[in-house]
Amino acid sequence: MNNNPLQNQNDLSIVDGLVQLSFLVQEILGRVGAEHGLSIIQLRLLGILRDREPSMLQLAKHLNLDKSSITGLVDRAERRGLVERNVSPNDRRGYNVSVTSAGRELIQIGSEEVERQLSAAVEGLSETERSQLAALAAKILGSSVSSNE
Amino acid sequence: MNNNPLQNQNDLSIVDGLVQLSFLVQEILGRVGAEHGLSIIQLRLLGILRDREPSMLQLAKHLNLDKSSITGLVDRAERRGLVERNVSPNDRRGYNVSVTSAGRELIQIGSEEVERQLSAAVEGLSETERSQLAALAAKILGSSVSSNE
DNA sequence: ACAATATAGTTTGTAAAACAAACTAAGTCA
DNA sequence: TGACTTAGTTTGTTTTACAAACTATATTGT
Repeated sequence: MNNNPLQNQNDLSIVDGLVQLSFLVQEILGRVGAEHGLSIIQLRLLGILRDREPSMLQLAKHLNLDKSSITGLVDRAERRGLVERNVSPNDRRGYNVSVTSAGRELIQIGSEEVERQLSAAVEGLSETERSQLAALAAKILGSSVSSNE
Repeated sequence: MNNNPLQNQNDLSIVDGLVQLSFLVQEILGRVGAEHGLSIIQLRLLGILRDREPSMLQLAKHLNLDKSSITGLVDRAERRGLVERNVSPNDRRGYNVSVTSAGRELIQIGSEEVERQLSAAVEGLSETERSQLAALAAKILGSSVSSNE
């Protein structure tokens, strides 16, 4: 992924940097998840349910998946006792999905672990650089309003 | 994924920033891949083969997958005419996997598209900020020598 | 040289993840 | 009420991933 003749390997283009960085982060997420038997998508599911009780359809939008994929995803998480389907009070067709206390515990432990491992990954940066990076990330994320609300 | 009482939503922690940024990048990679019928893992496979002809086992290490997963991955790419297995000259058990011209074309088009879309994602940053970001990414990637050589 | 061992890759069996199309049940609207 | 829409599931397929068992070839020690 380095095609730009103006840059050598040790001086990554911003595109290459972002791509490789994303793989590094995803690798950490995958590893932490795996320690608790969770895939990245299950991790994301729990992460979303931390502060929301979305319908299946809303989950599909959040995760950018087809609604038919959500059925299985929630099924498996429910089977493991991590989430629950609650019949929607207004619409008997729909469910609101919520995290159980077991699920909440798991995501708590998991995100602490992610926190540790990601902090370790950026420990080579100075405090200034870290907050610079956080600000830059926020700026990018803010402008590319992925709107998965 | 925001648990730190010292930060509000618009002022992401570095951990949250990195995680969300990684999902943004992966989403772009997934979308671009999908436009050409490629999954992220197939994209990575072609990306690796751009400047290498690794054995199946080396591919497994690069991609951090079990060797048995590589068989199917390469099978499917080979079926689509994107890569080839070449019997290793020194070891008749082994193969060196190489990208075909069709595969090379596809990865070329794909990475140009990734380039475009990622550039668009960072267009809110100034030139200075972009090179800062590239430098920070490189620094993180450099210290966490993932060693998948 | 050759038996024991190691290595490269595939096969087999299983499960998760994802999609699309068809379907069911419940809501809405004219 | 009948037509239509919406929420979610089912069905069937494909890809991805793993682990254990297996095959074929290399390597090593004696």
